[in-house]
Amino acid sequence: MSTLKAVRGTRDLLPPETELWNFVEETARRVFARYNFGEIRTPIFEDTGLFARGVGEETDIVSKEMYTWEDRARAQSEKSQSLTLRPENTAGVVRAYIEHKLGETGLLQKLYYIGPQFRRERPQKGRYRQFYQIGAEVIGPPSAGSESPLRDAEVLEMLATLLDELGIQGWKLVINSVGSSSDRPRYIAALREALRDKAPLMCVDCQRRAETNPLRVLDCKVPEDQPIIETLPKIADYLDEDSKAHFAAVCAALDACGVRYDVDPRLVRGLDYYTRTTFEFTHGGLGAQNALLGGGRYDGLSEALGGPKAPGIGFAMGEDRLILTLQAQAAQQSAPADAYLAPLGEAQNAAALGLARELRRAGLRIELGDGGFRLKKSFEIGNKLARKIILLGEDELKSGILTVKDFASGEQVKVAWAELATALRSR
RNA sequence: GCGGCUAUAGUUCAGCGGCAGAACGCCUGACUGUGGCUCAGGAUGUCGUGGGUUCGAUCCCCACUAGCCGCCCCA
Repeated sequence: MSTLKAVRGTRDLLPPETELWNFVEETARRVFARYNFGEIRTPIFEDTGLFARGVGEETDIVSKEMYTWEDRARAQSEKSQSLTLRPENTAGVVRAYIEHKLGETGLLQKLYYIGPQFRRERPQKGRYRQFYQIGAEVIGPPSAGSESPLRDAEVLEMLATLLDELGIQGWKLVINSVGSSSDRPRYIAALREALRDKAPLMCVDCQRRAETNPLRVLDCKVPEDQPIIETLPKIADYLDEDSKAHFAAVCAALDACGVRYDVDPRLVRGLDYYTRTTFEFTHGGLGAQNALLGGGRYDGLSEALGGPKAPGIGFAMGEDRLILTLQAQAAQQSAPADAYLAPLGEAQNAAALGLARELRRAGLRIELGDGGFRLKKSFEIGNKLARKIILLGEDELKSGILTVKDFASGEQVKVAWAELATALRSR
């Protein structure tokens, strides 16, 4: 087979679907702007070390899902460098924060990004190797208030607004606290301890998780395991006073602004850098891939990357899945053009292009036909693509009076050339 | 990375070890300056790729590739 195809896990986005993508991205930009976020665009590839240190060496993302290659040295003096297509964008944003010394502004940095990310996973519906994320980060020095639970609540409230404005119905917000960077290891140790006795009674996956990633045991969906999971230590009991107060304040702020949520003590996130608040917005109807977006606080990430203390909170939204959800909710239809301009006879083609130019410059969406088409064909195509059809034949060209027919009503009128744009605008 | 299901026309899908099918869509005409409705006619194609079994394979077998579902993991 010699025909070329998009490589596995990648795909082309075509009209009219791309209209939906633009709608989602425009809506996100509009909402983010109201919260005074600015856009950041980081490179699509970075030094491999950034992800190893930022995301976590032992995570699946880093250990087996990255597109990594050795960028060859081109000169004796140049060293080769391991590069990686970004599997997520938070590490890149924090790298940029450090590199440009944004902390020195003393202000909170509120940055959003929209763009492709890459993970070498088994493709599935809503899960691709090149996928798109919309995300944002609030990060800054502690003096700027970056640790405040108000920031957590504000981000969550913004997301609730965004999903509403996107028209997503029936989303759910689940939140939890995984504690500070010292709480977490203490809790994991306690969990391992408890699992030494309990794990053998559980499903095979849990027996494995107990060894490799004990937090994931909490996520197990096997019904028989649920009673056992209930008996395991709860993260809430291992939070220090600061973390407890922080989480309570986040909840209180959400209550105050009327954003509904569920606390799920079993919500744990996979990436190493998360501390304290973690959250997920889910939606039914996505099958096992039910998370629309997820995120959390990462108070130690900047320092882990060699930067200054810069606590932050952020999220990443899976745009592919969001689009799926929107498509399931409403059949999309592409907006028709304002008019289909049909030259009658090839002799009228040149004049038609001139007229189309005028109308387009007046802001109208015009589909230009071809004088080589039979009139019947022009009508058929016009009816598919536009609200109205404009006939430009020999007579019209001579008289300057054009024929315009409305497809919906069937009404046909004569319109002077100069008044055409106005006539088309009023429907 | 693992397991399962699937792959036939532009699309959605039937089908059968012996000439490749339907619906929708598309093209042509009835209707040389009027669409939708109707009618008549037409073309749809490497039956995913490669190999094997067979007189003969789109069909059976194997491998590969891709999609989907689940797992792992995660947005």
